[in-house]
Amino acid sequence: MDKRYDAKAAEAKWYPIWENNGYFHAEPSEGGVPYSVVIPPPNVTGILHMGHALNQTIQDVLVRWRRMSGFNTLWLPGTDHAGIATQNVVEKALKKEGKRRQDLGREAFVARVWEWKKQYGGTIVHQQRMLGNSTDWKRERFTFDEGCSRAVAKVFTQLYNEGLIYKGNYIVNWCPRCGTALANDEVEHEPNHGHFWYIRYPVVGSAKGTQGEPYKDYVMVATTRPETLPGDTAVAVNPKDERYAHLLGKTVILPLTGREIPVIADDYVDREFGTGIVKITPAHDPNDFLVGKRHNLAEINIMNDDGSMNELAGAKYCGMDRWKCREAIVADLEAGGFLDHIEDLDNQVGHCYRCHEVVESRLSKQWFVKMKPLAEPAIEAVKSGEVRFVPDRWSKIYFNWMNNIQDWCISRQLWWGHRIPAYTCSKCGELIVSETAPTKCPKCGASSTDGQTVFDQDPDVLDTWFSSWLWPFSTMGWPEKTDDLDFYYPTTDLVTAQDIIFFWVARMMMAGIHFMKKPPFKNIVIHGIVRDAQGRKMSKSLGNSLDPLELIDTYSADALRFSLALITSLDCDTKVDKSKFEIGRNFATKIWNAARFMEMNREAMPQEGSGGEVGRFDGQTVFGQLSPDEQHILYACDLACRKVNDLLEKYRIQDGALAVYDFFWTQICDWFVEYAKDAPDKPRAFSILRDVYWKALRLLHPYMPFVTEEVAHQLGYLKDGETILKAEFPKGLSDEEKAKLGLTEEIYDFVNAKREAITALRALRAEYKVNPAAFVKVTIDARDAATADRLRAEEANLKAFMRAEAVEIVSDGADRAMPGTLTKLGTVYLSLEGLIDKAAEAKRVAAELEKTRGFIKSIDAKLSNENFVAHAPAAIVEGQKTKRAELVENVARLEKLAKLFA
RNA sequence: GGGCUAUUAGCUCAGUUGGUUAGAGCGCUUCCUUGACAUGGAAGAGGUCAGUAGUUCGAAUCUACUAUAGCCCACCA
Repeated sequence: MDKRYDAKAAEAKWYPIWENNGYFHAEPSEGGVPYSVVIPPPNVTGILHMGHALNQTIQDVLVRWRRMSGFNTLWLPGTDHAGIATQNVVEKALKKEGKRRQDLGREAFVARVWEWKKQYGGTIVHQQRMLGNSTDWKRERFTFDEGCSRAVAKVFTQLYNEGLIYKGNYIVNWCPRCGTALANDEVEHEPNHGHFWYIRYPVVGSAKGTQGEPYKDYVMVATTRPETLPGDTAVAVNPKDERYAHLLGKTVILPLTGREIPVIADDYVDREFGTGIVKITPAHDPNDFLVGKRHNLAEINIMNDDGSMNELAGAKYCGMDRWKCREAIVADLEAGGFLDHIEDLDNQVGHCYRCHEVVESRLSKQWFVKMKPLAEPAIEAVKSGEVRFVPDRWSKIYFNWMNNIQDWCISRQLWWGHRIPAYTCSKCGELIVSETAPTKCPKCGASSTDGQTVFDQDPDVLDTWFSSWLWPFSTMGWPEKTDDLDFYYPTTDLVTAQDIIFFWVARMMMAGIHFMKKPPFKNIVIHGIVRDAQGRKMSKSLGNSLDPLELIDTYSADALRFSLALITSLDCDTKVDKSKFEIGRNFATKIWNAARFMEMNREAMPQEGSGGEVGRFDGQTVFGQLSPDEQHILYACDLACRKVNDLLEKYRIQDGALAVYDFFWTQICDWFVEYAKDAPDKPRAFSILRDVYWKALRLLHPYMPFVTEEVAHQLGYLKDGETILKAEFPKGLSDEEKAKLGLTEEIYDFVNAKREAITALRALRAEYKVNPAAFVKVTIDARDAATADRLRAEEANLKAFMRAEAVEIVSDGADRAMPGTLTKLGTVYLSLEGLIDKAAEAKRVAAELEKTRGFIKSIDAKLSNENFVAHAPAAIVEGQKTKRAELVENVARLEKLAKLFA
């Protein structure tokens, strides 16, 4: 084996082998227990970021673990066509050529986007391979591919026929830059330092004023959006507001237009806010729209698609950009004497989640999905426990949103996306919703084939999420009946970040239940967002993003995955900075070096046919009674296997990583490898080392797939053509196996206590500045003769670990004029032959005495408390008593020592 | 305005049904280049668990309030 682990070479080598040999491929026909996951499809325009890296590391850990555990495991990959995002990307490219999409025309533009997708759309799926994702690439899907498109058309048609899709003239959020409607949750509200303009609306019938004041009586209206003034069709006051009661029924003059508009009363108006008088612009404000509906007001849409003003805004403003128009209107109001004053105001302004343009509320004709009927069973599924959120607290947020759900605006004025399957008969005007283009009008009977009529398809496309919400079943072949759907639906786990619970998770729940009659997954695993070291969201504009590909280049994919797993917690966001990834890289190095150690000691391995009875390790049979250290490592290995399985079962990816890390590094490398170097029976020790190392490799594989595969082959655990991916994930040993090997908690504790003695001796060496290379004389005063005998059997081991020329083991409890440290196994003395710093030692002993006495005091307080004895469980009380006895014994020893050093 | 979450060592976080005098990694200090590994080894310092009041025999853990931070939802014109 090379001195250094070449991660790049290993990662480049293994991925294609895995993929090309179909190790990731899942087949329903192979039967067994299904475990399935669909990937949250990244945008086809996307490039891999830390969020993907975290999300997919979690999924791959779960998937590889399940696969190795014998489940028929499917992880289904794919990408999202990402309507607005993709269209924007291609439009930008066109702009560089000096063209707009309109110059190409719809068909050519869409063709161009497909062309773009073909050329660049594979970027992210190649980057996902760099991460090591074990996704079944043979099933890769795209939300806009033929099958998904068929599912979309079918779903739209069905919902329409069920009366759950309707078309209407409503206020929607409109992005002037993208030129499309947005759903409510696609609008991001951000704080804004703006102004509040106070405008006087003259009351009709009041007397003329002096110069510059055409009217004496005004109503004072405060607005943040003066440019919408030409669209006003009323001013409103609260019906209970006595200040303005006299105005009801009157009309006021809309400044700059001269139009008369009524003063109306509506509960919506807050008496306390502003002046208590609101201008009502039904076509440009969602609340005003509702007020307008209640009062039968006209709706005057004064804006064009691109955010410029139209002719209804008045000849002067027509064609002006909305911001220019704001300036112009404010100037004109001032010139006309209508502007009273301006105040600063902090409010919230909506921005497009895609391009960040300020969103306009605007009246337009759009398609909507009625959500309430779909939401109810989706709420029930989580309430009943059929579907579970991990961590559970997200269910509260889910309920909160689902209970207040609003209809979903699904039409988008884009060209890239699923065209709405709605057609209008040019002859009779009938609206026909149909999965495929109609040829005959169901109303007037006119046929398109003989030219009697033409069926015009709705120009709009559907919201991207309208295809994503079908992802768990459209990707498995729905609406066809398929084996995949039969076997893998519903999926087992859905793993995603918190930010798309509403966009995606909630809607998948609704679609799954409505169309498949079963929720699309059993567990919804929600993880946090990756943030920078200061806790800020990673973003391009802040320049604080870490590039996973760069990290893979520097530290390796295994390092990236392991470090992310180790530092991430499902309960909160993950803060990362570059240095964190050293953990994973260092760990890979450690694994490699431990492997090299075994490789270099190949001759120490038991030879074929050496035969034996006690235990079987990796097919090699060994002789003889296992030593305590050997039993300890086997016991620790068993604990680790159980722990990792248990933790992964609970989605505690981080704790699982820590458990493997600790077992590998502390138990195997720090202790057992050192033991093996001087083991009494080297073939047996190495045989055991080989066994636990192989188990550790498999425990680690879900986290670090590449280095584990590479090492497994280097060490000959696997032959060519085999893969660790399909190796069995270690479970715990059976009670029978444990009994046969003599693996007991007692022996485990004994070795831990022995290690404590070794550590204590090392501490003494460090404290007294003994040359690390020097061999010392050690005396251990065990508590009793039996323990002394036991320790004597460990003499060689103690000598090696303590770097001692002699280890004397006694149980006489005699005072020794040497520095000593108390451990569970008694007192460890280091012979310094006169070099003792009595004062320092006395101080140390005094400190320990004080600590121990304090401990005893706190236990006494408990034991003398009648309530404690009466209420606490017996085991706890007994434990306290045992502990106390030990402490008392220690105090006696310490007091003796203190006398010696006095 | 409503909801959720967090506050434990210098930093990032564990601490899952309340029960030894609170743990890990990184960082820091001291020592060590002995053939697996300096991307390493050994030892060590460092915390009155945000605050207050309660419940309890017993609280980092449960309750209330307070402070601070963050997130989500919501139409304050």
